[in-house]
Amino acid sequence: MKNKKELETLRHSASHIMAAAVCGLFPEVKIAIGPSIEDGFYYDFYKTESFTPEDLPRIEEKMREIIKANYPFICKTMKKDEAIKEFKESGEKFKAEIAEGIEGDTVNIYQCGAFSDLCRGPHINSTGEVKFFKLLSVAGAYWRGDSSKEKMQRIYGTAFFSQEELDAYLLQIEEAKKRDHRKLGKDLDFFSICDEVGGGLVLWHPKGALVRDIIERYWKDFHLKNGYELLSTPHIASEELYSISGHLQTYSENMYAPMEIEGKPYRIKPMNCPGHLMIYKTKLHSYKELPIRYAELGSVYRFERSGVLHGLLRARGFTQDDGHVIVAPEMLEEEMLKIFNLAVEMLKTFGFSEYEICLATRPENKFVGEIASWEAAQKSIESTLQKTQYKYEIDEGGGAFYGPKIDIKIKDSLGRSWQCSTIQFDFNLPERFDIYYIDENGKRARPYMIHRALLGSLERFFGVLLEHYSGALPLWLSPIQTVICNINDEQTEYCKDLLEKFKQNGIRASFDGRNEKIGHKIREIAMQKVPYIVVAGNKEKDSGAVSARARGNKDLGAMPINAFIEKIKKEEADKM
RNA sequence: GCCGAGGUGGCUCAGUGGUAGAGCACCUCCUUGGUAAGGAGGCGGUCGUGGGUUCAAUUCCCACCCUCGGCUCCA
Repeated sequence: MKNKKELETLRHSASHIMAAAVCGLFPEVKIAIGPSIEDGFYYDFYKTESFTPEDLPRIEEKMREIIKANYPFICKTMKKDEAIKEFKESGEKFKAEIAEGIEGDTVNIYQCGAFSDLCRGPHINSTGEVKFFKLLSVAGAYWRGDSSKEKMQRIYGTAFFSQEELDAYLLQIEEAKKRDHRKLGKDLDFFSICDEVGGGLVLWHPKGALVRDIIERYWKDFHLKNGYELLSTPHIASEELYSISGHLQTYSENMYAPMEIEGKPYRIKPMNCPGHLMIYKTKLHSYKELPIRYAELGSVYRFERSGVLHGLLRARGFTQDDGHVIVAPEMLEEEMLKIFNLAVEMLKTFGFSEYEICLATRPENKFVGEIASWEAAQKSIESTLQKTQYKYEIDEGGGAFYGPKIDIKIKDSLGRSWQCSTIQFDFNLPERFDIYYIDENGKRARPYMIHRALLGSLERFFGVLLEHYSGALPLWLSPIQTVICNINDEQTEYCKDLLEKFKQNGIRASFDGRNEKIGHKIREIAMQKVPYIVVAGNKEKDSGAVSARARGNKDLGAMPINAFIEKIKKEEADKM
């Protein structure tokens, strides 16, 4: 197994080979940049006509020629001025612009065969080392990611050190497509999004709404057990509120237009925090009450540009599992640790045990509060993280303008990571809302405030859950835990009694009494990913038993009714 | 928002300058069958919307809307 650095070098070199192939096939293109990325590489080209997917095999073919020729990668150091002059003369204005931005007097040019490119390197020794690669897709992009600048054509590809790794990756892409939560949502009849309601606005069907309700109940119970108080705040609020919070000034491009009610402008809620702070402000608070922990499954609406909507993962209306903790400065560290542990406990319950944890610190320029307070807060967050067993990275300057934060990304069963939990420190709102508590000396003191979401949003989390489990939700989250099937009409009454018994024991069950062959019913129910199928024919009826079959074709054989009920109840209790 | 690809019955998708087809689903009938599709018949679409070209447009052209893949952004 080669290390990450070597893989990046391989992929980066593959992007050069691709650029060489493209320049060979399309002499009119100008080249821009071609980095390695998490799963492969890309290269941006300037070309008036778009590439089509049909171009990819031609480019791959050309790449194979270059690889076969086994050109060495030769690094030449040039005077920067000369390089810029050369790029300008050959019309490579993007390369010239990149060179101009490089510090120092010299730049490196890497050459392989007839193709040369401004590049920091490093590269592999020769093109022949790239053996296992595939071009994946074409896409539009912009020079420097700015849509007012030139439109580029981006080609994505990937490369590995072995055919096995490449095949595994391509298989994973296929598997990810099959697991797409939008497809699963439709196939399993969980939710839909329709034009008449509008993009990014989710309709929850009975089964999806039931799963959501199971999640919500667990979540509420979990928070009540852990010292939180549940709140509920309105979906619209006077603009005045968002003027106090500052959202009107800093967040208005994500807010929906105002509506006028009795001459006063109102807005749809984009954030829950202002409402929570208004609740805090309705009375005086003693230091003895702190920390005060408020939580709400708060639905918010944010304007997202149409191009970015993506099923449940990026919607316009969504429900945050929001919480705000008001804490005295000296309690901050302890409370941060508590929240972190809650997040991990909850994520584990849902079956996510691998995380990427990130501490995002003060942005370079735009921020509120004193630098000294930021540093103190960051220090306390870091000390919190050090007390946990988890590794974390520091995202320098990645914090919000109002405070540093911890983000927890979860890794799903395909190794993809998703941002869910976030714990954010806030220097801004306590000031803006002028919230305070009365300290030991009877004086007003400014508390700290922490925003936290453990799941992120119910919509996104549900989408991630669906993809993680490929729709086969654990029993405790399955909207239908078992379907009872009869063989023929002789067992209909017996099956109805079973259904009643299951329901009385809190099992989410249904009865498929259709006049269909058992194989047909099994097939349909199995495709709906129901955890258990119970078959009751005359054999079972006569012996007071059920024949059970677990998801994944596992025949459990016949067992007494109560044995089956106990089995389900145990799995439910263990959150399996 | 920008670039690209698409919008055909509830779903998945064929197809065509002469106003449409399959499979699944649905309905009816036959079938009562022991672990991933029993059989027959039937209902169902002004082919995303609005213009244009044409004797004739679902098909060609233009605009718009929406979806998808990206860019950017984000819970």
